[in-house]
Amino acid sequence: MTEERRRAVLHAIVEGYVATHEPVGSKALAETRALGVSSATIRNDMAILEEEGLIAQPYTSAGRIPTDKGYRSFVDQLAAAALPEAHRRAIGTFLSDAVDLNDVVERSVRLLSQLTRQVAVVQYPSLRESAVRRVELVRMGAEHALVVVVSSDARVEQQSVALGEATSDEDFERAVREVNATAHGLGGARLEAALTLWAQAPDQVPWAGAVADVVVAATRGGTVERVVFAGASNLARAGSGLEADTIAPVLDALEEQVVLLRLLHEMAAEGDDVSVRIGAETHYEALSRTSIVAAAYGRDASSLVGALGPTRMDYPGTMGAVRAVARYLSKVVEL
Amino acid sequence: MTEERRRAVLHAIVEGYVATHEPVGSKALAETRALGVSSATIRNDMAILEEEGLIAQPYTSAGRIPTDKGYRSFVDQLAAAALPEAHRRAIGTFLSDAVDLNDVVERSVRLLSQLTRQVAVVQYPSLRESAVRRVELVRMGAEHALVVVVSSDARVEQQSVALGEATSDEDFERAVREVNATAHGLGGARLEAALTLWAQAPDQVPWAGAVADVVVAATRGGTVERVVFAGASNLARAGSGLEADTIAPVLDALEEQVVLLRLLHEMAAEGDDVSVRIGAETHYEALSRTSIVAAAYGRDASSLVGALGPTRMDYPGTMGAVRAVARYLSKVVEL
DNA sequence: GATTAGCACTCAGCAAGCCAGAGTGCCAGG
DNA sequence: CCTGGCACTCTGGCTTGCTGAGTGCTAATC
Repeated sequence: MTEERRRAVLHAIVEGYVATHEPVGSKALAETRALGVSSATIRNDMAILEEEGLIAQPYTSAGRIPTDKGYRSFVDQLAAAALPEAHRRAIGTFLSDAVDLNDVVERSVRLLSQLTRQVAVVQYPSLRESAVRRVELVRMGAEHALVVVVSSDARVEQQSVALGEATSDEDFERAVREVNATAHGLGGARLEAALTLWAQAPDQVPWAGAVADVVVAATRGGTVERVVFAGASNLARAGSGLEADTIAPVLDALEEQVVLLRLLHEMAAEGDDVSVRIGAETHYEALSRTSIVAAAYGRDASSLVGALGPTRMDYPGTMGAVRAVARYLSKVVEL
Repeated sequence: MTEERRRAVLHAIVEGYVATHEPVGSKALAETRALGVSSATIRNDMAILEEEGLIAQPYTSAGRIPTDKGYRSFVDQLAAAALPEAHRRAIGTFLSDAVDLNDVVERSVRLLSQLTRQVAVVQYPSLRESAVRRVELVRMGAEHALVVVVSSDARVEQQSVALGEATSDEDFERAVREVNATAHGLGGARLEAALTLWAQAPDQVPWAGAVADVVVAATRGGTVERVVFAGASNLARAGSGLEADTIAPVLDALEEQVVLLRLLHEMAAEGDDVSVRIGAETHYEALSRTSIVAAAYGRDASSLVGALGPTRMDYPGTMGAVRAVARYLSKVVEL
């Protein structure tokens, strides 16, 4: 079964390189790994693996390191790694006493970054369409008001609207009463219809339409387009294998969100349990030296958690941790 | 005025080192700077400056670089630098169409990081004690409820409380009605007294005390202990002058908040217009290679904006930008 | 046909040695 | 108090030579 041994060699190279961050040679492999063959045989295998583009030499007569394609092959063949019991417990205790959605997300991202020793990212969970519970309008200065919408699934959204011309206190109070009477308990198309009607009523305040828009938007479902991250220092920590000038673009991508969001969308579309992008597979220059491991969670598995680190990362461990956190998040978020 | 020239020499050394990131020698100084004296004289001055601990040689017979103390002396003698007109305009346009408090803070921190090319930090503004406008309770699962408090100054706070034993829908609705009736329009000590009374009423739901606490906390004034940052990639960008292993601890400090908050508190206490901590003056190991420039803003100047970067930073420029953003923020937040 | 042993070859990394240039400290004279 | 001059020091860059790890190939062996 020479084919099978070649896989084993690739496997060993990946693990060796991940562990030491140094090119691994045939001799060392023959000695430390119980492959049962001599270094010469391994050299032959290596030559073939190199032809297939799975490994490469950083320079002539150095050991081999895996290419992106090599990692890919390794990952595809990977059986899920069991999560250490200690980690499993940590997830439970760490997340169980979260106080609201923000808190859950915040804790998750911290936890995941600690478990994986990578940068963790969590996309805000998607939201069910909900009904209006209460609308508050609060004056801010002469020309603006803040619209606060509390919806039935305990979300709170706020946004300011311009009042345009001066509005009397009576009109203002009347608008608050009316919009609550109109919207209370409604959601979706019926809410929209009712509010449109209300806004068009004769003698209505001129900013009623703007308020209606905010209320409708606040109860709409869908994914909030936002990710939070934690553990950025893991990128810079010694032995991350990333040079100082590679990490700046990565930090930019994390802060800018948009690149990251697009990538997460793509990965979500793949629909695997845990999905992995390796190096250039991310299709973003800034991330071409990093890999990202992500798993979906929540209603319809529509949001993502992930870990991002150097291509030379511990894939089995990271995938295990990401999967576990995703599962836990699903439980918490779906109730 | 030999004393005065020595100041000028220090000044020149700081500027030279900031610009080139290389030790600056007496000859180069005599040639490029119009100091009107020869390099030998400058050498004598340098010897004295070195004795005073203001400059140092990285190794024998290299040029000099400023010490923390040298930067300090430089900064203390600094006249405020005028802010480029383009920047001034940018602040106006960039911040003017912010939509709510979060948005203001978010935009400010981005803007400041761009202006200074450093990591910008903004502490959330302090809040006036406010009155209750509306309290909402939303059931979440069987055992928890979310308390949402909208206060008169348009703040919205939310927190979940445990219900303990099962509560009937009637009791729940009654509690909502009562708490609103009790708390509406009240703030401070009177609010606290009223709610305490309400929570202790006979036949009251067991979680009334918890709700009361949340409501009181939500309207209390004071500074929200939270900072946001942006521009972390500036730390890693080429030429920042920070090594890869110095930046990891800095990123940690930024994410952990607590170190940063303590430092900002200390700086706020100094009460200067713009306050600067240089290198070891931060008293934190993690930040010993960085400086932080901060200015207070908002009511009672109780919150801070700042920029954090390598000790070798452009102090005049950074101080100008920080001051300008702080002023603008004050305007926006105080209305 | 697959595996192994042996051998010649390549090349990074390190140490040593050398040189040039920048910078210094000090001294004597203006 | 300033300046010119001089001897001295040290880094950084360059070359050179060596060692050891690792390779590819071929011929012999299972």
